[in-house]
Amino acid sequence: MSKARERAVADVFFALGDGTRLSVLQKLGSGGAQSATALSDGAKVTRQAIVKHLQVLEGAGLVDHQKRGRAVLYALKPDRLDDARVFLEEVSASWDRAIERLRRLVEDLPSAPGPAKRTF
Amino acid sequence: MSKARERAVADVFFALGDGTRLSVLQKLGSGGAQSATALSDGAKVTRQAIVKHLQVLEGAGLVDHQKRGRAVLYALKPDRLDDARVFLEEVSASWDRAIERLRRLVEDLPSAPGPAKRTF
DNA sequence: ACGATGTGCAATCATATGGTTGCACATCGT
DNA sequence: ACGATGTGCAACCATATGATTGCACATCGT
Repeated sequence: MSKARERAVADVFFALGDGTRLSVLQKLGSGGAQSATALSDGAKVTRQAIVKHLQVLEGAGLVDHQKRGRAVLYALKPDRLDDARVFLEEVSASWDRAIERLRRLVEDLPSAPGPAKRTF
Repeated sequence: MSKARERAVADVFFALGDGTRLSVLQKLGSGGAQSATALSDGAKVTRQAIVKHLQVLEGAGLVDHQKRGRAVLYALKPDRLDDARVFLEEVSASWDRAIERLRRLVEDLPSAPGPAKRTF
């Protein structure tokens, strides 16, 4: 995997790794495009905090914005999320293979020659 | 989704949102269970830094450890990763639906009654 | 024109994060 | 027993992160 892509994926995961940002994303998913003020309505934090989170999300490519008069509407942008999803699926499959390899390594040597060095 | 589960998922994403931790996970996936010292071998950071990252990963449930003599071996633990993968798949599907709803909303009203308020 | 509403920007703050170093402790091989 | 190797712990540091507040600026409705 290219370094750039790895960085992009890490950015997406970083953006997802915060409870406030997760709930912002859920609001955007269920309520459609909304302004920072609207998003901060039920939230426990300030509008400014929400704005900062939206900037993080936008930096990760999960969201984009558009001016609409005096309001700024933020909307979901699924591309990068798909990237992250695919990444997780690949890693998951890779882990399954790794763990299967290990399982076989252990089971195929039930009475191996001596107390040999375990290749953990 | 329960608050606790949401928190757990956020923890997993947080753990994945760091380049060093991602490469640690990749080493564990391709090289099998390894000690912190082994993992810090080609790395740009200290063993102690790797240890801290391993603790984060273990806190998120992505890894577990096991003492083996004087060594401590860390290994992948796929359960929580699967949770995160499923979460992403659900969110992704949810976004697709939301965006499809929006698309229809726009296209089904090509010459709607007057310059009605756009429900962005 | 004017007040209400929505943003943007900057300063500030507490805490978390990522990283290092130094040293004590445990365990292995010989 | 003894040196080599692998861990664990604690202190410490610079920077990032999450959040707040105050105020200026833009835009809407009437």
